[in-house]
Amino acid sequence: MSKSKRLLELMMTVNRKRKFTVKELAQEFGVSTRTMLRDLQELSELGVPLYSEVGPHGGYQVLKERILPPIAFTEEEAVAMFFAVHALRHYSSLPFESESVSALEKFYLHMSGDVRDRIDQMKNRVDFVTPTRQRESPHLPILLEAAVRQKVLLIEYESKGEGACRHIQPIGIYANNGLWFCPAYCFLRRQFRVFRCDRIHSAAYDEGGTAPLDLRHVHLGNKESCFRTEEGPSIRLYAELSRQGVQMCEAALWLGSHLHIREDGSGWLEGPVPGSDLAFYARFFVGLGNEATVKEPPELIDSMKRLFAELMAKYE
Amino acid sequence: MSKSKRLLELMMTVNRKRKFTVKELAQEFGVSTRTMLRDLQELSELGVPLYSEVGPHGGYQVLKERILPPIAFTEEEAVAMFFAVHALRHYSSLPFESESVSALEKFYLHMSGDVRDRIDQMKNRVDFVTPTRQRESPHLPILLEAAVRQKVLLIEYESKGEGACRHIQPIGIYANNGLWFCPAYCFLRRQFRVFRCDRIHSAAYDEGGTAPLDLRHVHLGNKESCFRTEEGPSIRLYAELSRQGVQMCEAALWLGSHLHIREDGSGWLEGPVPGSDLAFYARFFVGLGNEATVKEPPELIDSMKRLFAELMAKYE
DNA sequence: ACGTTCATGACAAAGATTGTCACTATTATC
DNA sequence: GATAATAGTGACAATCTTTGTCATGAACGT
Repeated sequence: MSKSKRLLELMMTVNRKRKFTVKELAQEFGVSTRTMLRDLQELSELGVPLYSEVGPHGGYQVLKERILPPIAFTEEEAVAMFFAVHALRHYSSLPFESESVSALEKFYLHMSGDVRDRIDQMKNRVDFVTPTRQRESPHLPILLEAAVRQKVLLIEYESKGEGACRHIQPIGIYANNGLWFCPAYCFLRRQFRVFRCDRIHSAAYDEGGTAPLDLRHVHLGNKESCFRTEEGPSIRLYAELSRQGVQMCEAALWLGSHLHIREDGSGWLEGPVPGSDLAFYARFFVGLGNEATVKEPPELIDSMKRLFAELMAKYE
Repeated sequence: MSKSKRLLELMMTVNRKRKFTVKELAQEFGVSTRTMLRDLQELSELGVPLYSEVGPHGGYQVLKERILPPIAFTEEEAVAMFFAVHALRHYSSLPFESESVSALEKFYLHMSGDVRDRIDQMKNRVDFVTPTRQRESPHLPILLEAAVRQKVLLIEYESKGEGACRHIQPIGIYANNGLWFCPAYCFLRRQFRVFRCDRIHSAAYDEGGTAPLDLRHVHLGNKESCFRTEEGPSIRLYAELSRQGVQMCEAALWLGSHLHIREDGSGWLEGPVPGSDLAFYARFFVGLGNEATVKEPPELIDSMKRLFAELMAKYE
């Protein structure tokens, strides 16, 4: 094998094993230890952050920086990656230690000139917007780690304006619309609940010995099944929508599959909804004003009327 | 310079210049053409997709794939990049030809084992959610290109349920909450307008000769200044909010800086709003129900009362 | 027909690489 | 304190690679 190829393979090998001895690698590559030492030194000069310690149990180590071996990206791919990472700048809090910024700089600097030109041209013309929120979520890393390592946390949570301590076992974290959420098992309520991370005022591993549940199979992709159990009996909903009503409902994501659209742009809402949510739906349909006409269930219409009455009274 | 180093530099050089001749590079690197040929062949064997053509105006070319030279990323950076790109999967339409997916695969495959393990552990525990929309936006690439190249487009736009043709000059595109928007100058209205990309049914470069404006200085970062001109006279708004009202308003981003929060969790909305938007605000406050109490302006209260009356009539 | 360009082969000189050996230094462990 | 494991350095000759030069061919546009 030529030296150049050996060096490239070596680069990947040392990144795979984090720790190794000269002898070990020398045998693996079929060269003498002297040569391997020379190769390692050359790698070091090429920018791989190697660190060595002598003595028994010593050896070589790659420091936390790791070389990403040469990857063939198409221009489109590189550009897409750039903007994906660029979008992270909208988040005031991230579960990764805000190092994504430096990653982007490195990525950008290593791009060839014309890709860089292309990115520059597009920089202010494409964006993945996420609303920037004022409140920060400082505990994302520990929440994430607890989810990965199946640990119980003791958190201080602001709920309805009051603080309270709870034991929770996170199953993950996700960002939505600029806010971070943490679905978790709540040992207080004995239920799965979603917590807003910016309302978590403190978080620490529970030392009290609350036994963690085995939630390895529960993750963001299938958490819905755990939440579904709490729903009450469902009631059939039916409402007519004007064209503008359809557009307004399109923005409301939780309606999901209940929305049906006709050829002419108008549409209707139809489907089962949990009875416990009636108050919520009442408020929603009141907000739609004339663009929606609720036909069923009658309870919902009553609920809406009550709301009108209260509001009328308030503003008279 | 040693051969290994030369090869690495050569890798970057051929990526910078897309097209080059052997002689040219040989001179640049101070070696004979024979050596350069041998180097290029070796590069080819190492995976750089080189392609050559003989004859005058021939020469070497790098195919669209380009090698990203080795970059030193920290583990955190690599993970952050992964999840950033991973988040793009929520978009049913992208201005890049959906190649981001393959980029992610390559990236993932080239990671060293333990980073890959770390990603695997976190894969279902972290997410940047974007609501998936049913309607696609197939014209993103041409909108983006028109923005970059300062071209006028002729589009077919669905507005209030009806289709209509318009000449527009895009200043960029952005995704928000799963939908793509295109702020652009509209030659029909002689104003800057924001278009929803999934309502653009067709888009093509204008052949009619509408002269493009010089909008090079206008981009996503400063477009607000162009839109501001159309606002009507502004009216002072003031509304009291209960604790729950505050939380509901936090979700409404366009309120922005108008929202003020008290120690106890309740709060108030205060600030100038464009008079033309009164109908919109009326509907919004009706939707907040008892959690908000509008104090000013009286026009808004009137507007809300009218809305109540209409709705009462409808459901009686 | 000519010039440009890639492509390949041969070969000897120059240069880089390699293995071996001898030696030093550090440090954990017994 | 001895021992073994480990990195690190220097020297040197054998060997292998790399390099430049030259010759030759093939494709292709002008």
